[in-house]
Amino acid sequence: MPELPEVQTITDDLNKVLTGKKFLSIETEVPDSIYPSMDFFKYIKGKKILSIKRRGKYISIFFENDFVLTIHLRMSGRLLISRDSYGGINYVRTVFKFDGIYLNFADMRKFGRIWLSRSEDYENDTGISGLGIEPFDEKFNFEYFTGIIGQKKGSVKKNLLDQSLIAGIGNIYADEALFYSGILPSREIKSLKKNELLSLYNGILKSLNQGLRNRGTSFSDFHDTRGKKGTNQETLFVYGRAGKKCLNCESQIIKTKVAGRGTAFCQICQK
DNA sequence: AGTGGCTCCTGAGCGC
DNA sequence: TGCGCTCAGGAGCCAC
Repeated sequence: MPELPEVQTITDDLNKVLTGKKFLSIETEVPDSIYPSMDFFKYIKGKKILSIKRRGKYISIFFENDFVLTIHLRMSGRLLISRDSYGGINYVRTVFKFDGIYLNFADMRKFGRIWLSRSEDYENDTGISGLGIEPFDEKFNFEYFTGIIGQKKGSVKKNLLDQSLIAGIGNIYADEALFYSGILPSREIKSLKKNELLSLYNGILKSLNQGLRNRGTSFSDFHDTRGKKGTNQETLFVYGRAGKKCLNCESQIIKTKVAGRGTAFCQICQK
């Protein structure tokens, strides 16, 4: 599932191929996934793309006339570039046609969402305005981290997944960050000592950085804009490794549910 | 205000 | 071989 490293990888790719392109048309088989409506896209017809940015797990495409096209891939969304329509891609739900290039939104589960807004509205329209800090924002130091998370209720995992606290962490990187920091996902956040909070802070950045370096984690769903898989799945310690041996201590990786999400951890390495 | 649970959706994997 | 069940899950929504 696309989280910060996957969405950043896609955003970087899109910047290279789409910047300066003119929007021509849109086609979709899931009009309900498009806000406010397909009709709204007449406002960007013939308009050029200035830039593309990621915020949390959202991708926003900025047009020259102050319109913003925002896409959230949710669970199974992919954005694939092709030179001709459809290009043999499975589960294409929406196609954006630009001059000389197609942007295909493939999405098996149809959870993905697309918004077109005026620039003054797009953060509220999409939910971006409710996002917490970016993990790679320079303000996100250890003090900031303890300030937003230290007094929260509930499990550590639940709070890591809360997009209104820190934006961009999903199930994979939460589980990996918790392994790196040696903390059980179900631990009450208030029970964490200062040194554990520091380990967690470092674990978050370490897992996300590793994902970025490897161009994302690909199990079945994630591919970059050329359809190529990331390689981060080869570096994971717990996510997707239930029943296998811990790479650190060789005990069996446990799978449970925490905060309603499938959660993998090592009962020896994580306390 | 905060929280837990449900919902959207489809395919993979499994047991029988 | 094939059917039916369960699971996967980001985020919005609702009831409490």
